[in-house]
Amino acid sequence: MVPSRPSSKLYQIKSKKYDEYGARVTSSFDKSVSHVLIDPEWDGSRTLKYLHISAGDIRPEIDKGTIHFVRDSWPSACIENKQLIPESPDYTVQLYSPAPSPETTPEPEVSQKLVQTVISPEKPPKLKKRDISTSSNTSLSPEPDTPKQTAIDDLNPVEASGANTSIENKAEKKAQDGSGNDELDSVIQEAELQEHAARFLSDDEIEHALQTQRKKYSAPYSRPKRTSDGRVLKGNWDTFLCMKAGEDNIAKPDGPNALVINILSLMLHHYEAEGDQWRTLAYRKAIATLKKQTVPVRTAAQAVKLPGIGSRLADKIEEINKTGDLKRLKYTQGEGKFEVLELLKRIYGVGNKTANKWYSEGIRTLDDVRERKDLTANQQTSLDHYEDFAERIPRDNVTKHFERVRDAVHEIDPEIEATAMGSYRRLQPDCGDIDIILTKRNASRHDLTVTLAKLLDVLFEQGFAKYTFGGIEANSMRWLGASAHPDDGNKWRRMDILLVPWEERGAAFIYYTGNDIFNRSMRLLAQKKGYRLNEKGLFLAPHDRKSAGAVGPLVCGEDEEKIFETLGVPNRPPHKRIIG
DNA sequence: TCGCAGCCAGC
DNA sequence: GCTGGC
DNA sequence: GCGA
Ligand SMILES: O=c1ccn([C@H]2C[C@H](O)[C@@H](COP(=O)(O)OP(=O)(O)OP(=O)(O)O)O2)c(=O)[nH]1
Ligand SMILES: [Mg+2]
Repeated sequence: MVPSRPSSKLYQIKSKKYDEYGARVTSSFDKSVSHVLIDPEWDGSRTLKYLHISAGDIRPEIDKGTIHFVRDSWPSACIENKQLIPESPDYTVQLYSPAPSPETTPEPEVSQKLVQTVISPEKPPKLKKRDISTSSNTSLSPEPDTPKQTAIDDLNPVEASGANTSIENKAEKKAQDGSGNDELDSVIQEAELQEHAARFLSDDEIEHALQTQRKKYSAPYSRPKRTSDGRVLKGNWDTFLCMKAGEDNIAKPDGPNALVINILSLMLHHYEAEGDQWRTLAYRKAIATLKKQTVPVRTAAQAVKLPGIGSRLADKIEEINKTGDLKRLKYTQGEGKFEVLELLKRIYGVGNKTANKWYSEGIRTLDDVRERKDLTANQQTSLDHYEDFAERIPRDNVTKHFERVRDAVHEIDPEIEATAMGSYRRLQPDCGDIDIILTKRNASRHDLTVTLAKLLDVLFEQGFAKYTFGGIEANSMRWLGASAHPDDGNKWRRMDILLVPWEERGAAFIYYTGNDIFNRSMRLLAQKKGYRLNEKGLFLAPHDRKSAGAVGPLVCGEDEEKIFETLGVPNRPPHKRIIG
């Protein structure tokens, strides 16, 4: 397994599973190895370095194809499909880049000669420079260039809800229950245990090597011209999603590109489950672009012109239009897996990792989950009210919840300003949850937290507030919980209350209005222009960049309009900020 | 070749 | 650091 | 996977 991180819980689970299927996970790399299972974030080149493949002795085996380099999702996919999946771009990892792309130069002796033996094209995923690990992070979504919308044309004072999106990273795999053993055995069985980890580089060594290389080979890439305070004045900002007005979304039932969208969505699901966050991101962007089209995109030539669609996706689009299908899809996940994952991920506290892990352990239904004894309190609660939480809330019912909170807080302090945010502010017809901002002129953060604590006391007392998911009541500036309103059938709904210092309300409103994709686009734009945008304000980018906390001087925090203006983004009404 | 939003919480 | 969430 |  590459990388080999025996200390990681995920690693332990995976290797145990492989073991159950008759494979042996080794801690060293030599001729006895039959398969190398590679993390989705790693590419072939990095894998070779990691394995110290310059040791010429195993080269012949690689050449002969007796050692297979595959994605770590391959074993579970084989089991799912109840067959050995042959070399396929979905699972085979290219060790060297094909001619056109030199890749990071391999060691002297391992060079491009082996390239041609590789079958086809899944280009290796990129790795981020600092992060290496076997697993990765959180959730993401698409970004700039491809908007789309959902239209809601009506204007009402307050309301609406929308959709949200989230993406994740990798996943684990393996098999679930019995079936499929023999097949897998037959391939994997020969892998042998070797004893100790001789050949692995430490992360630091790898990183060092990569850096050295980058220095040597990376192109000079011209940094954008900056003013003395670091801002960037020139660039093509029009390609950012947040720049485009939200027109009405045409991709409703089945737009002109429905088939392509559906099939690319399957690819997206595949990569999402596999944990390839950046490909997932790219697919999302491309799909969002396609959804906006009013006419069919038939040829690759047409497609490449669209933002977020490059040559590879363009070819796929053409193939789909010609054949009605995509070869690449043949060996992707088994039927029904995604539905199960979606089911599980609706449980609060269950993300891609956990869902995949459970799936691999045979979990298929909520009842299966209920039998588990390792659920966190949040998971248990959201499971207990699964149906309620899964349902979107009609906006009028959101109004009920909101007014209840607003009125209660006004009993405590009439000067508090309460606003319903999120999809409600975007005027969507239904909402996933109730998002509320509480702010007050001249109030300190402490004042606000005190008020929130009192508010929650009252709401729990009344039986309106039901549960706290997070946001410690103590002095947190946020509360994530559940509420139930009689006019909403007493269904349990998720509620998110944000306390906002008066001076930060402009940035907070932008953040909390969303949608998430709009935010990411706008934050990316800010970054490209030399700023950093977060929920507290627009700042000049910190000189030392990176580091979460560090920010430069505040440019603006309290004025939503000024932030838009500074960034050169049209300040659209909330319902025009629905992207993707 | 490199980044892809930027934070926060719990473990 | 990993995972999950907004 | 895309774009700079
Ligand atoms: O990853 C995220 C998630 C959310 N947000 C912001 C935008 C979003 O509009 C707001 C509220 O989050 P929520 O998850 O409630 O999304 P929503 O837009 O309100 O949609 P939904 O109807 O699903 O609640 O927080 C982000 O910036 N990034
Ligand atoms: Mg919401």
